[in-house]
Amino acid sequence: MREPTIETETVKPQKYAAPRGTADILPEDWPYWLYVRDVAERVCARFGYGRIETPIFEQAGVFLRTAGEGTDIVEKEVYLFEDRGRDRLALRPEGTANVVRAYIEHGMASLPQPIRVFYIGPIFRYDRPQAGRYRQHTQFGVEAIGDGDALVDAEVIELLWTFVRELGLRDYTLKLNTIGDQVCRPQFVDALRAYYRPLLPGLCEDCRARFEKNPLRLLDCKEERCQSAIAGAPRLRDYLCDACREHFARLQAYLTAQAVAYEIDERLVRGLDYYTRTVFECHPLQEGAQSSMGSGGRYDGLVELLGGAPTPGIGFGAGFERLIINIKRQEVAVAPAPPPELYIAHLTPEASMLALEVAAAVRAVGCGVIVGGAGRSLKAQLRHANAKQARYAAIIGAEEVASQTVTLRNLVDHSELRIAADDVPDALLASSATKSERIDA
RNA sequence: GUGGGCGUGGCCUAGCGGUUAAGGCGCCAGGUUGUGGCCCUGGAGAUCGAGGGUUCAAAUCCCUCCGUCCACCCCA
Repeated sequence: MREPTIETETVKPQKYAAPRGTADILPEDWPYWLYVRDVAERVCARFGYGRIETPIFEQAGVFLRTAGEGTDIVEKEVYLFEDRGRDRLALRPEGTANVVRAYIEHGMASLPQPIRVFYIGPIFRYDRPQAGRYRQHTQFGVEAIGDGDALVDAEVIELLWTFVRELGLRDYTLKLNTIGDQVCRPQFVDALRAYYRPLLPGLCEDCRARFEKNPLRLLDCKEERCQSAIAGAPRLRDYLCDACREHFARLQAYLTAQAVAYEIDERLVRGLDYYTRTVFECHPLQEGAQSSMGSGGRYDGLVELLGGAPTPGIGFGAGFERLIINIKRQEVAVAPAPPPELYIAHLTPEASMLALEVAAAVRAVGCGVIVGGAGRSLKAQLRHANAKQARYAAIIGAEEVASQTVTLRNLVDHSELRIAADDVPDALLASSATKSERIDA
């Protein structure tokens, strides 16, 4: 459809919708978002991770040169654009490369290592949307940069494990694998390709593509006709160098000691080229696509790729939308938005004036107030107050204005009293104090 | 990027070739003069996703596009 010109616009205005694969987060959704955010922040604080936020767009090279030539993300999913100054920019398609860029830019290598940070923000990928997959999604991610010991792997994985548990989710699993490093993985990939090359004609189309682009994924094919090839394929664990083997063994020992119930999945592979050694993924046991709630891995070559000194790193990303899908599915109790303390119904223009004064005074002491709509009947305003679950309604009509008072109605027990307009804030505070005392007792 | 299902007022749904597209929720207004949650009455609100075609006649059939959902792919 064509952009409406000024003439046609008056005839037939264009109807707009949120772009494909994006969503509005409405007031009723916010309790879930705040809940996930709060748990993430709380858990990160307990693990000593500080918040970092980077721009949602970067010089395109930050992502294009790091994720890997043949990856889907680089080949077809990045939102690329040129700004008015002719800079090539990319909306961030993942959350790690940009943090590493910041690590280098701000000289964090000279701080005590590792640097422990987390972020919460939007990620953009031009992909075909479906349930649990969006073109803009929100990711909570964690990065520990500057220490390559398996102890840090264990820490990051334990953080993810703790996070998911504290969200109140159950029936999920943590899969773990190692994919070797720059030394041993290329040797394995060579062996894998040598084994697969003669078998290619008998394999599915996807596998023939994987052979070129992402050979590790050959081992994860579900096609019936590819299974025999998988069964006879060389195994990565037979190719691991001693360093990788030992790293993985120590990680498992740490995780076991921390009672993280991982399971090893030799077919677990990541979509970005920069991952080394440890990779992991957390997803619910319930069947279904797009189920991964959080996943990550070690990226010991990434800092160097972005121009820094050789520096190890590890992190994960977890998708808010998918977590919330599971929170809703499992009916995890999430605190609703707090209702307003007071609703002010006002019946005359003079009453409206007094309503505004009372509202300001009550808000000043920290209570929530909704002021009713001008010209609405008292009945309509009280109906609204009830719908909003306000604890009190203040009624202001001609009588109240004349005496500078307010009729304060308790909407829970229906009691009503007339008090001076100036006393409304104190009355509300007193009532919420008695309420919390009752709860304590 | 591939294959398939679906698309009716803000939301959920009925209607599946033929007079003014029906119902529920929600919204608005009333049920006597300033009082909520239940109930009752009334009202507003839909060019039946968009465009094209078939037909005397289309929300109902066909095509294209868009959106959405499911599987694959990929991933958070």
